[in-house]
Amino acid sequence: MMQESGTETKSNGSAIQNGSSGGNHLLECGSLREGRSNGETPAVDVGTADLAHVQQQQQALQVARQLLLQQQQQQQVSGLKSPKRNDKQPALQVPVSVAMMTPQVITPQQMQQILQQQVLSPQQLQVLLQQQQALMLQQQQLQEFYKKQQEQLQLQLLQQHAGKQPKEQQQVATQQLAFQQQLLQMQQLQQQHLLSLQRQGLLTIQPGQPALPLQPLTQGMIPTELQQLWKEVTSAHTTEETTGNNHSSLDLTTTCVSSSAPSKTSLIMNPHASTNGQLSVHTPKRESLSHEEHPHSHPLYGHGVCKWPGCEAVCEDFQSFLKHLNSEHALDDRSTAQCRVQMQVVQQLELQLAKDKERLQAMMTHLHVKSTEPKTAPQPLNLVSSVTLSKSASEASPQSLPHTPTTPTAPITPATQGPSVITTTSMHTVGPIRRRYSDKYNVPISSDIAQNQEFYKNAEVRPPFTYASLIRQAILESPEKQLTLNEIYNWFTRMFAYFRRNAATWKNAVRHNLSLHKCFVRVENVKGAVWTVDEVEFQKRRPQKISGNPSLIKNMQTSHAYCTPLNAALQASMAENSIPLYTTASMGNPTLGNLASAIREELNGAMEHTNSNESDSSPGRSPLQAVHPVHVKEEPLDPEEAEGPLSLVTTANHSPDFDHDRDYEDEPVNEDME
DNA sequence: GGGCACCTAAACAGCC
DNA sequence: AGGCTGTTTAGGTGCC
Repeated sequence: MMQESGTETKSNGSAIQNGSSGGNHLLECGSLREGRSNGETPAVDVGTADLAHVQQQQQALQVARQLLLQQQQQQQVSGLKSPKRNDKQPALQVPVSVAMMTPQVITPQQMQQILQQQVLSPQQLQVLLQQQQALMLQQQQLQEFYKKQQEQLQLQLLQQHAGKQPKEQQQVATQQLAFQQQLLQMQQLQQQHLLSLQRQGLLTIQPGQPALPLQPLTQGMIPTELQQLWKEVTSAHTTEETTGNNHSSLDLTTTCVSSSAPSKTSLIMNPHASTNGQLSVHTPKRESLSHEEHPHSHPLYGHGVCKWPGCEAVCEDFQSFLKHLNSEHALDDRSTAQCRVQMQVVQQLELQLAKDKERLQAMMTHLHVKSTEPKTAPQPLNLVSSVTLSKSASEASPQSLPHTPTTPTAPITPATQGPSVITTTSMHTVGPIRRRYSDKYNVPISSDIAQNQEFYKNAEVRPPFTYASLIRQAILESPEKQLTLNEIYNWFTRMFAYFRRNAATWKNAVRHNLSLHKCFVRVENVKGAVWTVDEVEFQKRRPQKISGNPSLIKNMQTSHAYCTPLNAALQASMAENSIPLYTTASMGNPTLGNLASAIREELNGAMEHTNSNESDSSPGRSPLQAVHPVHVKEEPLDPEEAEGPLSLVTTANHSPDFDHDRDYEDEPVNEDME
């Protein structure tokens, strides 16, 4: 230990303390109101389109949750199940969608083979991308067109309210019906497009499930608000409707495949769907129970038809279905690709739901509805099954819905073990949570942080890493691999909303860790004293604990070696396309674009990684180490940083969120780290 | 039950 | 004097 005993000048007086840095805006509420733009208008003036809008949002959210559940169930039976993890957490039957990305039943050799024989060539993916872009363009046009039409109709309706011309109202109603039929046709066109994608095995839509809007789910609404609005609107319109001049008979069964015009399309008004804001939360649970109750019930089998995406083969009975499943959907390249796409779909849905949950929470917080907020939004989410939830998390809220699979206020964590089970109840937990994940499990903290960056920034969730790991991460993220104490503080507050509170506690802990661990070296610098990381020392404390469980090691080797590049690629793809993961309330359909892009990146990344395996021993990338995580003594490489996630983090540093926070203002970005 | 890692709290010292 | 930084100790918890 080469601690200089001398003290140093204060490093950075301009550093921003305690989360007041520019990037620390909490949940962006700017788009909050877009889902209910007419909320301030008197109830009487709420048009039927608005009513439909509200209704549709509620229903869409509900349906999305159902779809999510079903898709997760599909994933579970798609050969990606991890029996080891499941038996580790038998009590938590939450479908682990993201964790399912771990192809643990696939041996590395198989995976390599599959990836090399990938059915989706880059050219095909390019075509797919182009198709998606065309689709998005089409949706934009559709939305604009529909908006114009709707404005005209609203205008006419207003005039009619003034003029009271029943005949004209009927005419308008007819006009609206005609228009909606027109819209329906356009939507069917889009549906055909989606179907064609599905047939190619590139996009999966639940058969028998109405084509669902992937996007409009995101315009979060408070259930009580919906309920209130529903009451107001219904009370205001019932009398009007009974009179006969009912231009609001919007019972077109427009299932709204289009995500571009979600807010205006009408749908069957379902009072049941809106009378209880919690209904949609309960629904998936009920469905999952129904599957358990029926022995021959299978998520991939229904109505005598195989529900494998894009299959729809008729199976007379369950046995023949099983035969069909084993023969036609065995582990091969196509099935694997379809599974992967399905994962992406589920992931996107989860992200959207996460966004909605976040928004809801922000709204509740803003409105000081603290009583219900922890129950509704922060649900314990089990994304990674190898980690147990803390007792406080699983028992904290008896009224909550602990088995709801769609509890997205949690980081999206890749298939790797460990670090991302964040029980959202821990957001409000002050006491210690004993499960911390240092890098001993070879969990890439940088990857997790990068992938859940927005989540950690916005949600007061304690990051599941030790202080030492976080400090090290902060230092390694810096351009010069060194930070002052104050800069470390700033990194904590910048990256994690959790560390914007109780500063005295965690700052003390940071200092304590810096002093305690030999891996942190204090160096006198021009800026004063800075802290650096002694990787050799850090590695010394890593291999413990893991050595005792060979099966776990093997699992981690497999999953980590193959999934990390996938997730890294996905993340890179998102960043590359400047598509914020959580920005979904906007128009268009970034989901599909993201999806295709993610698939491309994922495949490329996976193949690249597979090909570079065993040969790449450069300091920057060392997948080999991920495969042999136990023996790290010989090489001072950090397996965590050596496999790409670091570059992701570096990339993330160029995001706007980072640019305005000038912890490293003295130096431009230093391209040469060492 | 012991060892270890980790967390929290606190006391203390030196410097500005 | 008060805040910041850095060190050290103590007690507690959870895991192996």
